[in-house]
Amino acid sequence: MDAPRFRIAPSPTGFFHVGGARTALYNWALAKRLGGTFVLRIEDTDAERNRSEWNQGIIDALAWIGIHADDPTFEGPYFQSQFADEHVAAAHRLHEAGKAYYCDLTGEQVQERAKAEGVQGYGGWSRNLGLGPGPGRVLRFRVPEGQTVVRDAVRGEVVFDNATIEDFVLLRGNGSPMFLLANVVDDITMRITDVIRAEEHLPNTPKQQMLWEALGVEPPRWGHVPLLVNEQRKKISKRRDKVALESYRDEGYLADAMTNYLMTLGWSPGDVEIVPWASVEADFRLGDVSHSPAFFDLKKLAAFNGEYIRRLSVDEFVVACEPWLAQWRDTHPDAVWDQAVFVAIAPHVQLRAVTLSEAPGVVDFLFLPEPVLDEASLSKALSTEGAADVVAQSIDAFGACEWTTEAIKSAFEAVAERNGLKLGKAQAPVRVAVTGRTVGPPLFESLELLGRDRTIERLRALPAGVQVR
RNA sequence: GGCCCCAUCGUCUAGUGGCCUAGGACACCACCCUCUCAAGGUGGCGGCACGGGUUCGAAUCCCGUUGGGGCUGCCA
Repeated sequence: MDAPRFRIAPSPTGFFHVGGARTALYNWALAKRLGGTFVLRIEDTDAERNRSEWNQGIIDALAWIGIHADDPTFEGPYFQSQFADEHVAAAHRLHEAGKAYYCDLTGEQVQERAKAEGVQGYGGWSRNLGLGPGPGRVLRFRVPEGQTVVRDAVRGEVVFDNATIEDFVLLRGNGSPMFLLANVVDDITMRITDVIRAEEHLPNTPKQQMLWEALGVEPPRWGHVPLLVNEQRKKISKRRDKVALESYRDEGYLADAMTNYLMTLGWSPGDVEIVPWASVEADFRLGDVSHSPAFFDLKKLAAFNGEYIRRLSVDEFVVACEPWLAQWRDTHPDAVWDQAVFVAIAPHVQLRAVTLSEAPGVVDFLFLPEPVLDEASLSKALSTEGAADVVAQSIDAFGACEWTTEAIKSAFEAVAERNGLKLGKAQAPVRVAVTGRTVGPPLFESLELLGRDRTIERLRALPAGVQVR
């Protein structure tokens, strides 16, 4: 048997859809394991939108999830409009063979007539008129009698009664090819053997299969994978849902976490769901894919991402954070960056991060001349019993102790005890004064990194701006 | 409306006639740990849509009902 050829056929929408990403991953895993080919064909009959510069985003997005254009398994990208002549030629062959016919009814006329005769859609009125081509005339496919059986690798056999399928349009009145035809002709031209795509295409599959057969080619193996839906259980859409793969990349989701999560939507890797791509590639089977729609759950994605972040080495984590740190530096010219300080605090950030983009926001106080004080948490932390005393005494204690995490901690423990407070309670006002927030990385490590002078300076600066009881 | 698909905890899933008193993960709750927040640990809550069959036995097979979704363009 020849090596299988898979394909994905995204349309150029300006971003790459997460649903498309999952389908791409399914195709990629199969192509890899089977030693086949993964073909990327960007589909729009509009030549303008088929320009490569419009679609670099798709290439980049695929590369992000591990599908690299320079991999030998990868072929393309192709652009549908490159093959426009072939689409038209195929349509003409169908006409010559009597498998398609011209129709001079406009869309409006079809609607009127259907209404008048009480039928659904196009009634095949021009079927036997023997019309030739002409301006405004569309070429329609002559749907044969009988049944069309789609053999689907995910769902088994799906039977369609051809009587329920109307004679669909192949060529528009202006002679340009319709998507359905272009799609089939391209698949044939590119010798595609396996069409794995989302379930929304299942109802159109019998039409395509009939086209393959009419064109004298054996149809491909089909596989329709379940839809990705939102909390309303509707197909995720650009309008209402965050569907751009790029937006997740930009927010600091790890590609490995994203690919792993996407694969689990409709498929289960086995006992553990956090698995390396190599095992996905080895284990993924279309026959194991679920039949029902899957909810794209941000919370679970976040959990996957946190897990993947924690599995990074500290060095890897630091490198991974860099784009967001660089962006933060650019927007905070008054900050004095110290890479060694970030590296030192990084393990604590890593343990807490859900996405990489959060990193700057939790370490900013170490590099800014002054912490960004949140008024609400400030007044809350300082209004507690003994807060003012704790702050005042800390200034003295910190001025006298050795400047290591351990020494700072013991010095502060003494202050807390003197005020009859638990450490957790006592640290709150100091934390807010120094970091600007009530939550963040461990306090004493942070203070050590900040330095004695700046710590004391921030504690002293406190009472001036706020009401301290 | 017509055609098609689907139906296990809130969510993603395991389950392919007896291993099911239905397993795991996320979320949620509680407790432990703890300098905040996390992370980690332990435990808990929670499901086979319904009704008929078939069978010694059904989450698993069949039929129906209900519910959800998709498709139904001279869009892609």
